[in-house]
Amino acid sequence: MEHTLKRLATMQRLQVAGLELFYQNGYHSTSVDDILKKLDLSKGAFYYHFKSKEEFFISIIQNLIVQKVYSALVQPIEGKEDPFSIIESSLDASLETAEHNFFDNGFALSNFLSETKGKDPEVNTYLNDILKIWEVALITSLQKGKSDGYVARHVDSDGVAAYVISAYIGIRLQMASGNAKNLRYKFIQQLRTYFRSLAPQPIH
Amino acid sequence: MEHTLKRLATMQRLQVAGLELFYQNGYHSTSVDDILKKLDLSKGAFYYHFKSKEEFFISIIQNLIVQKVYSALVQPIEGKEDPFSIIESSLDASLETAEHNFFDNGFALSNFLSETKGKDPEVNTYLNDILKIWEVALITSLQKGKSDGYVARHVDSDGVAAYVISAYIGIRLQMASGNAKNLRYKFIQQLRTYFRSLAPQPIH
DNA sequence: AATAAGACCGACTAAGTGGTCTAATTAAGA
DNA sequence: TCTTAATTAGACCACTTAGTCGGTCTTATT
Repeated sequence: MEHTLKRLATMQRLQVAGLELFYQNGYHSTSVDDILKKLDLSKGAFYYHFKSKEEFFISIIQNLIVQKVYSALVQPIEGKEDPFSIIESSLDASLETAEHNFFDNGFALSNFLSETKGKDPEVNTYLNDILKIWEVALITSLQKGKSDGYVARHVDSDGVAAYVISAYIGIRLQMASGNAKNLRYKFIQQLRTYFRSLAPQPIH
Repeated sequence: MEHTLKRLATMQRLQVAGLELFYQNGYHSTSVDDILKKLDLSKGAFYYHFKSKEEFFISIIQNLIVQKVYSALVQPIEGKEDPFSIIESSLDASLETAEHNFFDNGFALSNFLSETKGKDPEVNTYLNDILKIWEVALITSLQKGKSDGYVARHVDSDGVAAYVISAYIGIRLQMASGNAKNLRYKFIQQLRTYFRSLAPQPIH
């Protein structure tokens, strides 16, 4: 019982440290030893809890990344009305933590996606699943918004979702290379313009 | 004289093969030996022409990637009128080659940007410079569009450029993970909607 | 044909890599 | 306290990596 607790604690420490290093230096450029050195642990400890580096990475994706994306991008929009303003504020909040917390891991997702593209198809699948979850939440929200009169009927919800996701991935990637604050401001401004054009137009 | 020609030919072969493999498998996951095996060349040849793997990569960026971005995304919009339609068609054309030519290398840029983010800051700088070139071209085109009556006066050209770049980076990154055709269609549709809202509104 | 420089070969090194294994340590239950 | 199992240490293995270096081949010049 207590054993189990200790086990989980150690696993968690490894995962958190692993995510941080993977995010900073990339999955392939981070060695298992790098992670262990950071925590003053040994090879034995690592391979006692995880059976390979890849399985370890997948466990990080499923435990930490899923949760971060869900709590930052999915949950805030679920069931809410007025999709455009709620999506906008969830993205803005997410970008804000990214802006201030340099190693925030908030959207390590896009980095990992590009890194595991050709190689590691299994890992890539898990990452894409997370994107899918977000996409579905966006589409659902937009569809509901049509019934509630917040979104124009002619709007292609799938298209809007794909576009929002693309733009967000792109901005996060650019923010990683500096001048985050400025980019965030521009991004939100343009997103707002774009959304405004998708709202039902007043009759005139 | 003839020597120089042979030298350049070999260097070019190495760079082309290198870009293809780097793009497919990532920079860090591609070994110099992988590239050499593909061309039936030896270590000696490689290090005779390039003094390190990193310098080799930079030469690829400056010779091949710059040129591709320039010819696909910068040149088509330079000096033209009607920025929105010309930008749209340049992006669509670029996505089309990406869609049909699986290893098109067209925008390896975004992959490399994310891979060299934390590590390889020097390489990252060169990549960002290319983005800057594109950004400037977009902004210039939009500004000119205002004078010519294609773009509404109140539009923030910087913001639009940043947003377009973000969306394009994001879509390219997603296209790398499959169903490219569908994504391309959605992307262009939404881009058009967005652009429409930035055009001068007819008086009514 | 002789020479010299340009271009290339490939064995080798040193520093990692993921992963295994045995032994030591720690903690739990009797 | 003694035993047993959970956990960690760290030496070790086979393999890969970027980069070196003395030697060989090719080509142009004389």
